[in-house]
Amino acid sequence: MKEITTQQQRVLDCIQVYLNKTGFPPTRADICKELGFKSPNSAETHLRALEKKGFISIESGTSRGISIIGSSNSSAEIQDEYPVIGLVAAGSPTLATENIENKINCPNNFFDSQFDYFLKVKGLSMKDAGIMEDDLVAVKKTSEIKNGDIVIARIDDEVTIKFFKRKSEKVIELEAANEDYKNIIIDLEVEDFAIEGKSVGLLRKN
Amino acid sequence: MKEITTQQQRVLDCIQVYLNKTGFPPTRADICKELGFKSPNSAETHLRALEKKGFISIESGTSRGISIIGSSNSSAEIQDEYPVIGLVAAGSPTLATENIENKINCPNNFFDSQFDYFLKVKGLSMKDAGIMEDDLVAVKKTSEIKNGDIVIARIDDEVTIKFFKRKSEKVIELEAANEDYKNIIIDLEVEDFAIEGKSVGLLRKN
DNA sequence: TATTATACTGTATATATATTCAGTATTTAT
DNA sequence: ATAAATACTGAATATATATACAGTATAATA
Repeated sequence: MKEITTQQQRVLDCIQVYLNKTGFPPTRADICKELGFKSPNSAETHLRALEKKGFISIESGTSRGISIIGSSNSSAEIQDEYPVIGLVAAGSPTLATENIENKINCPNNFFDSQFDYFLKVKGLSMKDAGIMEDDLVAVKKTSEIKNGDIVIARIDDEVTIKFFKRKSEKVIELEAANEDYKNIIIDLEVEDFAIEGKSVGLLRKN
Repeated sequence: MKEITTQQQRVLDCIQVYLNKTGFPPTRADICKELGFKSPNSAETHLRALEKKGFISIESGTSRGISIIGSSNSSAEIQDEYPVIGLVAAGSPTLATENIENKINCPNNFFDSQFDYFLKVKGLSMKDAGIMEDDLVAVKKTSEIKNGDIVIARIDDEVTIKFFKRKSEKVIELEAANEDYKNIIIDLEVEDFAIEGKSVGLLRKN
């Protein structure tokens, strides 16, 4: 990126401010009005200079066809809204509206893997894995689980978070990370058991 | 917000996609081309319906004067870039370029308090507080510290993260959250000590 | 010294674009 | 049963907008 002059910086800032204010880029005339130029060609030449230096791109023959290069909203990173799931009502699907405590905006590539919602942790059963009460675990809905993954599982109507360990074809152990809690052995032929997903990250506000 | 029809949703999505792709909103003709309409008035009526229902606003007499209401870039929430600080070189200021491992985009109101950078945690001295190796602690640069706060402190040239406890006017105790680590007693008259900031949140990727 | 980049004014114009009007048809409320 | 909303085509038009052309002036570069 080449160096920018003071006036060109003012024009660039003007575009950004206009975008924030209106949601769409300015015309040459808009820029003139904002910066006090008396000819649209003043804006035009600055825009061409900014384009040549790689700060913006201009779509030819297109009204307001200016886009700032390297600006956050340009393709690469997408901001999404993720629900925070608190206490899950017995019997209801996890993502049912009644279970959504609030919502959090964050980039969709925030964790190493895509995810679907945040689960607000109750209890200290995963304390030794660094998961504390009220922590928000980023949950990816999937059934691709490896031994040692931290899974969100549903046994009968209760949702729990534990380490996953397959003991045999039909037996799974859910391991707590806290000596005060005992592990849970699941016999798939007997119990009503389902994997909701697995943890791909964690968020704590304090 | 009133309910939206399938076609109106398609138009709304089309605007968002066009915005992400180009950086500016589509014209009526652009929408037609994208969704297969043969008359610009098809787009027009959908836009008017979306405006009436409060999903978008349309600047009259303005080319591409469409903005999506409640969209992330509209003032309220600001996306920022935060540096991740890894190993801090002895003697260098924490935020020196050489210490920046990489950068993370996240909303600036992501944690309950504003913050300045992420610190990548080394060691397990705060294990019982749920802070594990390689966790990213959101650090707010401040000297307003209360007892019990998790602080990022610098003793001589070493950066450490501990619980803060003031013992007296001139003595501070830095308390680890792991019985294998011993607490640090600081005599302010003797030691070269500084508070870098405090933890306001935590981020873990796994 | 000549050249290029910067920084403007001022005028003109082809065209990109919003927007209105006239229809047709289907579905949904009252 | 009638009105209102939805979902379109097709054509026409005023104007919003990009963009070229003709100048002037200053500072930086080669």
